[in-house]
Formats: sequence, structure tokens, C-alpha cells
Amino acid sequence: MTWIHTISDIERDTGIAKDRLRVWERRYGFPEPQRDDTDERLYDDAQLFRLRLIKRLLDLGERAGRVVPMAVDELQRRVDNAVRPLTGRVLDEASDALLNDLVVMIKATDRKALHGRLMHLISERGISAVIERVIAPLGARVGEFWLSGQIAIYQEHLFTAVIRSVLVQAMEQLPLQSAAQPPLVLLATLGNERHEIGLLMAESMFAQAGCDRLSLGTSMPLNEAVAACLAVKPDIFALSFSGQNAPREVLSQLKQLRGMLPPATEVWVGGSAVALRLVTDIAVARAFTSASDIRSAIDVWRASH
Amino acid sequence: MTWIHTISDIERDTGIAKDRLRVWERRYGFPEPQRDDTDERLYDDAQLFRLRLIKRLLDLGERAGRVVPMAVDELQRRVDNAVRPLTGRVLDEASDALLNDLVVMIKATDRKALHGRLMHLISERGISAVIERVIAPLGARVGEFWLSGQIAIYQEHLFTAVIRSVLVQAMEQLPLQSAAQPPLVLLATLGNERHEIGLLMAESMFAQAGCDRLSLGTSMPLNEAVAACLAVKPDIFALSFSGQNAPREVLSQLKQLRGMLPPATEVWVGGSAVALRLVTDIAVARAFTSASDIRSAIDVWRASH
DNA sequence: AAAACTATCTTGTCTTAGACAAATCTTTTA
DNA sequence: TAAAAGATTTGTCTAAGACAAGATAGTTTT
Repeated sequence: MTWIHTISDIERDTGIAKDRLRVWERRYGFPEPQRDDTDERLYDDAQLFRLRLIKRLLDLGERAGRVVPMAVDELQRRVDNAVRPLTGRVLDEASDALLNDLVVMIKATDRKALHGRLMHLISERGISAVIERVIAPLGARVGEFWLSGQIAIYQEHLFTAVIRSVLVQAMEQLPLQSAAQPPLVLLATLGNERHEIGLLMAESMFAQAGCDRLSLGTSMPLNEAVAACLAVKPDIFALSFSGQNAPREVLSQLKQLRGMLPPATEVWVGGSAVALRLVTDIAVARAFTSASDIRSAIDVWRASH
Repeated sequence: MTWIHTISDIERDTGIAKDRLRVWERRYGFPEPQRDDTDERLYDDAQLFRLRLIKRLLDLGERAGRVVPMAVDELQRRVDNAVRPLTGRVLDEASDALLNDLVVMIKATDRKALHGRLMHLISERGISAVIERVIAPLGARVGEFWLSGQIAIYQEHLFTAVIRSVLVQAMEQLPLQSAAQPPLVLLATLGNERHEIGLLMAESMFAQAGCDRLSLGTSMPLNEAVAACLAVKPDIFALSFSGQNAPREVLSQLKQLRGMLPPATEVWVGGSAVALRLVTDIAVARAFTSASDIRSAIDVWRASH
């Protein structure tokens, strides 16, 4: 089945504004959609797919003039190259097999099996280990499969729901005495960022370290995040950015944020968007590339307060 | 402090597209923003506030030509009138006092007190009663306070996070034996609908009735929701629409959905958007205006299967 | 050679007014 | 009273041009 999309469909699906699509057509000759009887643009699936790849590369820092005119296979090759260094960490066979098992469950929409397996793993190995060695790489894999169309959006939602349920449950089973110690951590995701998993993993790590924490959830407008921070006065403001975010955008948001917050509030960021190049820019925020680093960073924080 | 907004800011904040704003200016003379040195539109807070009211009335079914040129106080009066019949149910004094208490906690961002109080209420009165008499009206009140600017977005997020945590915890404490009986219920929220509370309340009701359930979370694109339904093959597909949704939009989405789903799958909808006028249109979906109706509807379903 | 400053190019978004289709309201007809 | 026809409303599309902020390249200075 092949589908026809209006310019609004394309905007919604790819996040590329209509103006931008029209100006690309004018300047680079792509996309060049069919027209209906009233001269309105009609895009086909191939164009949509190519635009998705283009968007991905733009978010990774490429420039429009370079990637928009590029052929599909070339685009695909570049996306693969850009993505592999992130996902393709060396895994032992057992871990790899486990992840494959879990992916199969997701593809089969078998949430009960997934939930049960993860809870079992947590009781066996503890939250931290499972987050770092299972949930985080699993999230990365799911993201990749989604990009390549092997996992549908609803399966991703389902996956998120299961992870959320698992982590919330696990957090509540932590010993109660460790429920209210400093530092107080405020967690959120900025802008359009809807990916909750990174946030949940971070919250779990803070919970396990016995921190007093408060999650605002996803998609907080920058202004509101600042307002929340000024009201709650946390010691640490923790943000999560998924790989969907353009690194530039992330950096600019962080700079704005840093300028608006009191200096005493530390800003910690994590997530795969951060791994790329942000780590260098330490003046703005403390960047985390691995969940386990949070634990030791908390220890350091406590020692110095 | 008064702020200046670009047309993009206004689009993001109100959900009114740029084209629409420009054409209103051309046709109705409002909004008529200042211009910067390069002739770009700059809107002030008063215009933004008025546009929010206008959007609200449009969503309630008014027409642009009528409400866009209207003065602020007139707009405010109409919004109040439209909203009161929903929120202003008669409450006994004790309930009213309780709700006020909870609202105070939200305004003070005291999530611990809120969480504790709600958990205590649930252990005292049971989930169903608390959902119907406390959480649902509290949600309505928070929505109202948000509209009138007395509660910030971050406080609403916080409120949602607490409710989620409370309900998830309460669901997990239900007796395990009742965890996997038919009907299998798939839950979701369509389109841009980000309000999770209605969905959580519904899920809790289904959980309490011992249904096998599966929540896709918020903001599922229509196509994806259908795909999920075809894959999971639930007995019931339950949708939640908040008061932010335009009733027309809801109805049209439901019609599309109904056409794409197998007839055996029942569609149940709930939420304050539904209460308005949708209830009449029973051919498309089964509409719920009260959480407690779910319980008896489940009994009926079971009796006939 | 590294850093800082400047100039050029790139790119997204804004501007204009006109056109039109789909939805909604009003009037007419059966 | 209900259905059909006609009139109005309203959101979104179109075009090409303008421009500012950001990125790149080139030049000079430390």
C-alpha cells in the first residue's frame, strides 16, 4: 500500500515546517511533489522516507544544502555511519542475546513477558545494573528499530509504558528510610522532547542514591522549567535529551537555562544527544554519558556540602 | 514584568497557526501587533491572553467571526459560562474543603503532602470512590486554575506526576488474582492530547474491575492507534479526551477510528470533552461521563460474553 | 601555529495578497 | 418537519522576495 501526503502531513510527520519544505523545493529541487487539481503539493512515501533521513542528518549537524539534494542510499549510508558509534558498543554474547529476547517481546507486543522479565532481572541484579546494562542499551536499540521502521510508534509507546511501570515499581520498593535526603533533584525534559525513558532512568538512579527528587515529566517549556526551579529551589536540576534532539538546539537551550537560574543550582544533563559533542562544554552543565556516573557524582556532591 | 512575543511564540502557546493569526488580523482587525524594525509582528501579553480565551471558545464550537473581534471581558464572561456547568457540581462542604486543601498543596508544590494525603484517602475509601469524588473534580479544578493563570504549567505537571504515582501504586496493590481477566482493554489518548490524568483514572477503574489492560499512553497518532488495535486485538479500545479538545475534532476522529477498526472492537470514550454534546452520538462510541459507570459497563460486557 | 576578527555564504522564517475548498449557516422547496 | 439548494464563513494554500542569525572561509594578529 502506498500513501499520498499533503504538506501538512509531512510537516507533522517530519517536523519540517511548510515554509522550509517549499524553500527547499525552490532552492535544491527536492522534494518535488506531484500536484493535485488545485496545484497543491502531494508527496509520496519515497519522498517522506527521504525527508526523514534528511531531518535526522540535519539534527546531527549537517547542512541543508549538502544533504537535501543527496540520493537516498547515500543518505542512508551516512545515517548508519553516524548512528553506529553510539549503539554499537561491544557487548558480550549473553547481554546481546538478552537484548534480542527483549526486542522480540516488544515486537510481539507482549508487555507481560517484558514486564516480568525486567522485574526479575532487577530483583536479581539490582536497579543500577539493569538500567545500565539492559534498559539503556535496549532503549537505544528500540530507537534504531523505530528509525528503520521495524518498530511502530505504538510499540515504542508500549515499551515506554512498561519501562515506566517497572521503574516506578522498583523505586517504590527501595528502602523507605532513604526517601528524603539531600540533594533535592528536580527532573525534566525540555521543549518537544517526549522521550521519557531517559528521565525515568535518571530518576531511578537518584532514587537509589537516596535523593529527594521531584520529576516534572516531559516537554516542559523553558520558561516554565525556570519558574519551577525558582519555586522549588532544588540543589540539582537534571535534564534528559534523547538522540532525537539536535545538539545545537540542546546547547542553546542549556545556555539560556544557565543564564536564568541561580548559580547555586547545578545543572546536570544526560541522554544520547549529550554523548555526541556536548561533553566538552563543561562550563554550562555537568554532562553524563553513563547512568552509573550519577551515583558517584552524588557522593561527590554530598562530600562537598 | 510584561513580555513581547513573536508570531512563532504565539503559535506555540495558543496552538493557532501563523496563517490563521495573519488572516484574522486582515479580516477582523485583531490581533493587531506592534512591528519591529523589519516589520515583523510583536504581540504583547494582553493580546496573548485574549487569544487564549478566543481559542478556548473556538474549541467549544463558537465561530471565529463572532469571537475574534470580541472584547476581553465579554470573552471572559462567555468562557466562565461555558465552563461552570462542567465544574460547578454541587459538593458537600467536607468535599469542598478537602479539594481546597489539595489545591493549596499543589500551589505550594508540596508533592509529598499531596501524595501522602491521596494514598491515605485511597486506603480509607478505596480507589473508585477517591477517583470519582476527589481526583476527577480536583483535575477539573486544576484545569480551571490553570486557565485563569493561578496555577503554572509546571505545577500542573507536578500534579500529574503525583496522580500518576498514586494511581500506579494503588493499581499495583490490587489483589493479584484479578490481574488477567477479559475484557482486554487498550487505552490511549489521540493526537495532541497530552492530558494523562483522565487516562490514568480510566485505567484504574478497569484495573479495579480486574480487566486485562494495556495503556499506550498519551498522544497516539490516529494511524498508530489503529495499528496498535489491529495488532493487540483488544475487546475494548478506551479513549480519553480532556476539555482542551474541540468537540468537533473529537467526533471526527472517533468517526474515522470507528471506520478503521473491526466491528467487534468496542470503542469507549470518556473525559470532560465528551460530557458536552457527544453523548448523544451513540452510534460511534460508548460515552462515559462518570468513572463509576465503567464498573457497571464492564459487568454488562462480561454478562454478554 | 593558534586565536581573533571580518567578510561571505547559507538557510530558515517572515512578509504580501489572492484563491479556493470544506464546513457551517440560512433559506427555499417538497 | 425534513431535505435540498444557496450563501457565507473560515482555514489553509499559493507565489517570490527580503532579511537576520548562524556557519564557513579568509585574513590578520598574537
